[in-house]
Amino acid sequence: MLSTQTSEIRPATTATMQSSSMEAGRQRQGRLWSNLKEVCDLLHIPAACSVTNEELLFQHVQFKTGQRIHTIGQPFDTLYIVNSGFLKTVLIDEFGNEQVLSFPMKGDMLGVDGIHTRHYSSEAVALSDCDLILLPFKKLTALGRVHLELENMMYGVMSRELVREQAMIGMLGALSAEARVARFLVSLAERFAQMGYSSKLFNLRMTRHEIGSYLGLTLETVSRTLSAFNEIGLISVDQRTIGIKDPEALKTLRRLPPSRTRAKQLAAAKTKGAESDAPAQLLAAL
Amino acid sequence: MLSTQTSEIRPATTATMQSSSMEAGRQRQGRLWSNLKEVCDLLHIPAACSVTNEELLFQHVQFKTGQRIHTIGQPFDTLYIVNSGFLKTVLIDEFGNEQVLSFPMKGDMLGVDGIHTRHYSSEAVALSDCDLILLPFKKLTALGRVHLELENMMYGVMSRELVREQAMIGMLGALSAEARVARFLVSLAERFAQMGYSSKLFNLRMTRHEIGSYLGLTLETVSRTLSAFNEIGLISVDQRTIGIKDPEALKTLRRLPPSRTRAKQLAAAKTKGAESDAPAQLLAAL
DNA sequence: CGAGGCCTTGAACGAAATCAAAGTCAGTGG
DNA sequence: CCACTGACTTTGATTTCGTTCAAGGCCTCG
Repeated sequence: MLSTQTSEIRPATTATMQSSSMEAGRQRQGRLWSNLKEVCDLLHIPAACSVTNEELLFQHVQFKTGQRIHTIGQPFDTLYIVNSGFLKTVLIDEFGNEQVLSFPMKGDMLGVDGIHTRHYSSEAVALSDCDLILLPFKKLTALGRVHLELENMMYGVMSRELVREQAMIGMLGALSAEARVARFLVSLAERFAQMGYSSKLFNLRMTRHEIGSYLGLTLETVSRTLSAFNEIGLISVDQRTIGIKDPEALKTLRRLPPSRTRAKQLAAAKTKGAESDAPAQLLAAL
Repeated sequence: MLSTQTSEIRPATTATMQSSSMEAGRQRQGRLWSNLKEVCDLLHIPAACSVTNEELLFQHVQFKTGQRIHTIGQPFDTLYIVNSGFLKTVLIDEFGNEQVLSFPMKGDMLGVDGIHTRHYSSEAVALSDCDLILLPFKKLTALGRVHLELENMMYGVMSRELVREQAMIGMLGALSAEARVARFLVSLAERFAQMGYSSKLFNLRMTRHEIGSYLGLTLETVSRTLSAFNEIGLISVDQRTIGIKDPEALKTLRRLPPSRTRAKQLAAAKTKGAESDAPAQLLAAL
C-alpha cells in the first residue's frame, strides 16, 4: 500500500511527473518549497505572474497513508494544496458515522471550510502517502493584497469548490445509483487524465464503502453497479482496478427519468408483456 | 402573493425590522443605498468597522415575485446580498428539470458561484418581492484591499456557504426522508428566528415540489411526511402554514415512527415475534 | 362560477437497503 | 513457506422506503 501511491497503472508521463516535481520544489533542510508561480500552476490558475519571487516560498509537508491532515474542530490557520497523493475529506455525524465529502487529489485545496469559524468543520485523511503545500492563511491574505493573481486565485478556487459541491448536491438529489456511479467513474477518469495518468485504466484509491458514502449509496450497491457495468461492457472491474471501456455511455447514463421513460416502458410492457430487454434498460433512456 | 412577502405571521419584531431597514438604507434617486457597516451587519460579520465611510455606498435593487436575478451562463460581474424577501437558486439539467440548491433569505449572498468561470452557474429566482444589495465584484475586491473587514467578510461568507453545502451533502447522502424534512423545518425555524420572526409559526414560501427538489424527494413524499409529523404532534400543517410544536424531537429525529397503519399491518401479518415496541420506535433510535 | 395550480391521500411498484454467506487478498507470525 | 487473520469485495435473498400513478379536494384569481 505504501509503495503503490505513486505506482499508477500506466503512468503515462512518469518522466514528466518526476522532472516537474523536481522543478516544482527545491530541497531545503530536508523539505520542499514552492514559489507562487508553481502554486498557481498547480491550481490551474492562469497566473500572469510577473514576479517569480523566489523569496515568496511555501513549505511542503508529507503525510503517510492513514494520517490525518486536520480534524473536525481543530483551530484553523492554514490551507493546503495537494501536490501529490490521494485523500478523503469526511464529516463525522453524532454517532461516529463517516460521510465522505470529497476525494482531493493533485491541485485541490483543503481546509477552506475552516475560514468561517476559524475551526475546520471537516476531517482530511491521506489515502496514500501525500505531499501537501502549506498556505498559512494570514500570510496568504496579506500576500493577496500585493499579488493580485494570488487574491484572484483564492476567490477562484473557493468559487470552484462551491460549484463542485453544487453539482454534487444536484447529483445526490436527482440521479439514480447507476448514474451516480457512472459519473463518479467519469470524473475520476478526467482527473487522472488531467494529472497525466491514463484515463482508461486506473486503480481506485478508496474502498467500496467510501465510494458509497461519497455517493449516498451502500457498498453493496456500488459493488453491484460496478459488476453490472462490467457485464454490459462499459467498464472492466477487478477489485480496485478499473478499466474504462465506453466513456461516452458512462457520461450520458442518467436516471430512468421522471415521466417519459416510464411511459415508454409501460407502453412496451403493455403491448408485449414479456419482452424484457434488460441490457438496454440499463442504458440512459430518452 | 405580492402583498404577503413582508406580512409574516407573527412578525415578532415588526417595529424593529422597519426601523432598522430605515436605518439601513438612505433614499437617493428613488433607490436605496447601504454603507459598509450595514452590509457587514446584514451578513453577521463582526465588522470592527472604524471607517463608517458614507462615501462607500452600495446600491439596492428590487425584484418582484417570479423575477430572475441571474440565469445560468449569464456573464458574472456582481454579487448580491438579500436585504429582504425570499428566493430560490436552482440548477437546470439537460432536459429542463430544476434542482433547487438553496432558499436564500435575509443576510445570504448570491452569485458566488459565478466568480470562478465569470459566468453564473446557477439561476436565482425571487419567491417574493425582494430587496437586494448589489456588490460589483471588481469594486468589492478592490475595496477589500483597503478595508480589511470587507476582505475578511468575503472569505468568511464564501467559507460559510461552503460549509452549508457540505452539510447539505451530508444530509442528502445519509438521512431518511423524514429526517430531511425535519431538519429542513428546523433550519427554516432558526432562520426565521434570526430574522426576528416567530420560529414557531410561519408560512412556507415554496411549493412542495420545490421543497422536494431541495431535499432530493418527491412532492408526495414531502406532503406525506408533513402529514405524518402533524399526526404525531410534532408540527401543525395547513397548506403553507407550519406550526412547530416539538422542535427538539424534530432536531433529533432519525427514522420515522411506524405509522398506525403500518403497525396494524405488522400486527395482522405477524404473530410470531412479540417484540414490537412501537411507542419506543416513535423516537429516534441509536 | 370555472379553471388551473397546488396539496393530500391511497394503492402498487420498484430501486436500493438490509441481511447473510462466500470468496479474495495482504500482511503476520509460526 | 504456509496457514491464519482481518479487512475488503462479491453475490444472493428478502425487505423497506420512497416513487409512481391516480384521483379528488382546496384555494386563488380572472
